[in-house]
Amino acid sequence: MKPILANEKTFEHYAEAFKSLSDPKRLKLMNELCARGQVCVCDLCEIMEMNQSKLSYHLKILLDANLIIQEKKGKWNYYALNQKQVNHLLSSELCCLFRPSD
Amino acid sequence: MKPILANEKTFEHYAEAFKSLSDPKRLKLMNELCARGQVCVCDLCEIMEMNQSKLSYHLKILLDANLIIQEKKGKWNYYALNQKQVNHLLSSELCCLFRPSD
DNA sequence: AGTATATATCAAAAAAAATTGATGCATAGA
DNA sequence: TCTATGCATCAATTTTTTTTGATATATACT
Repeated sequence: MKPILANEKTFEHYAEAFKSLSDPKRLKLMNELCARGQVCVCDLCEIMEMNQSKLSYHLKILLDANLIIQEKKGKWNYYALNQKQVNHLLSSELCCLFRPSD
Repeated sequence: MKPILANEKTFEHYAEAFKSLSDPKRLKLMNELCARGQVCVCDLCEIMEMNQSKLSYHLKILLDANLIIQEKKGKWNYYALNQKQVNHLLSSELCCLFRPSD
């Protein structure tokens, strides 16, 4: 396991990560993905009551932060939570928000 | 210990918390406070190479998020890391960035 | 081939956050 | 009481993020 060095690069890296967590819609999105597993964009639109463009914007932010995982199946694009990254960043207390069966 | 409910209020609350962590200057600030203990604003200005107005702005954000603690002594205002809140939010892996002697 | 659906992306507009310089208020010392 | 220092806060500006509506691309079905 690589140790985490307290340098500028590290601070920038994690600031980015936390930025992606800094919106209630995205936290809810993660929570829904967690509860439901793999979900396609069009279903997420309904679940989140959000138009597709906006949703894709937020999905991209989470994807870039490696907080969710994308899998394309035919016409559909499925997303799921990346539990590993969630665990890497968040306390176990908080992880319960993004952990199956809460 | 109060359980964390996955509702709108919770998402807003933690989104706020993560927003305050979403800037590399603030992460560095927390890291410095962690390494040095209680530090007054004027010393922090030099440590962070930041003007006082800007520094106070960022300190306020961390203070509002309960990530740091303020103590006034005479003319000076001292700040220190709130380890408890850091632990509440961040994984133990990450907490090492904000934990004495890293 | 033609059409419909799913989704990403783009450009413009709106909203929010950060920076800057100025000002004001305590406190402490002369 | 006068002055200097430490700090918070305000208003104006700049920068960044988010939202919106439109367009483009890929897949699948007819």
